[in-house]
Amino acid sequence: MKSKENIEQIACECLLSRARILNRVLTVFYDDELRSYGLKATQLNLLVFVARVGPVRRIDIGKRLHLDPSTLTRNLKIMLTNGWVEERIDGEDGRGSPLQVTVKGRDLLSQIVPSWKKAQDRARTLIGDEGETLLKRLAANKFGFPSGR
Amino acid sequence: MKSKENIEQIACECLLSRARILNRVLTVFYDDELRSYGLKATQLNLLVFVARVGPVRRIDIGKRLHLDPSTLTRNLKIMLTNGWVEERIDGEDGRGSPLQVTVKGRDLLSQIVPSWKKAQDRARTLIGDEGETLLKRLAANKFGFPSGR
DNA sequence: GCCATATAGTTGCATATGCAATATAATGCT
DNA sequence: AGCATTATATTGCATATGCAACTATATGGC
Repeated sequence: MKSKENIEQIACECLLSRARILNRVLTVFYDDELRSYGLKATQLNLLVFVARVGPVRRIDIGKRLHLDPSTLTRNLKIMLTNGWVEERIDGEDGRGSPLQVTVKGRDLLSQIVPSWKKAQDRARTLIGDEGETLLKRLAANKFGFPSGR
Repeated sequence: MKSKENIEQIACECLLSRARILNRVLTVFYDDELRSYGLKATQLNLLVFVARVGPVRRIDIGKRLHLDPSTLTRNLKIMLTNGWVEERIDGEDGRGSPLQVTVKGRDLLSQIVPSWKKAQDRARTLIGDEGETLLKRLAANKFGFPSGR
């Protein structure tokens, strides 16, 4: 049957299904470690980004992290409520103020470092040196991530 | 400042943030192609799996695809409503019937093949031969995916 | 200064995801 | 058979994600 062949091909080839599983598996590693601090892995990544390049507008975060503006509105609302980030008031553009990390947010980042390292180690073990190298190179070349060395 | 160093380290090293972006970017490729058929990339992966190994219980889908049972309950509900999968009635276990693909679901799979291929090409171009090889090997070795050759 | 257009952000809607608690059914032990 | 334990599935709650439509502001041309 043609049908069976198609299914086999997608099952054996589809890159997205593999990327999505990898994503889910890795997310569990980081979420497990971060749970006691009350932040999710997604929020950590956002917090790190804002802390590093802020003050930064939602639109620019979205461009770099490939996130929809509406997603950012909602994700950042939680982080604003938690006091990890704040809006910079002196914005000249009335269409929204840039975000920056708060002292509380920066403190939290300092605290979670050991937990992040544990999760990072689990991730590294799973994907191997080769996987790590490739993922970093991909992110650096295609997504404008810092290369780290 | 110690704080700045921590932030730099996470930004430059974190594997999860990179995996998540890759996931988002790839998902757009497939969603764009599949939109006109009314199914999301996630649903395609699930449909392919059920078509290939069904009849299969939710719990076993979850183990293979690393999805929470509750996620599957909900995702499959949509696909049941759309008539792409159905519950096998003769189940001996009263705690839920195994899922299997319907004729409608199989037809849909046949139709979307060209679209899937376009998305797959975009994905392959983005991650390169090396990326493809690695992702497939990882999925085969760690997640029990078919190796495809 | 005024209007058309472009840009930034938000809201409504829908799906995706996981944890904790719960419901329900199967299984094992006695 | 009766009960404790285990296994499967679902529901409540919360976050994550993107599209389409909308709001509000900024900008450029006149």
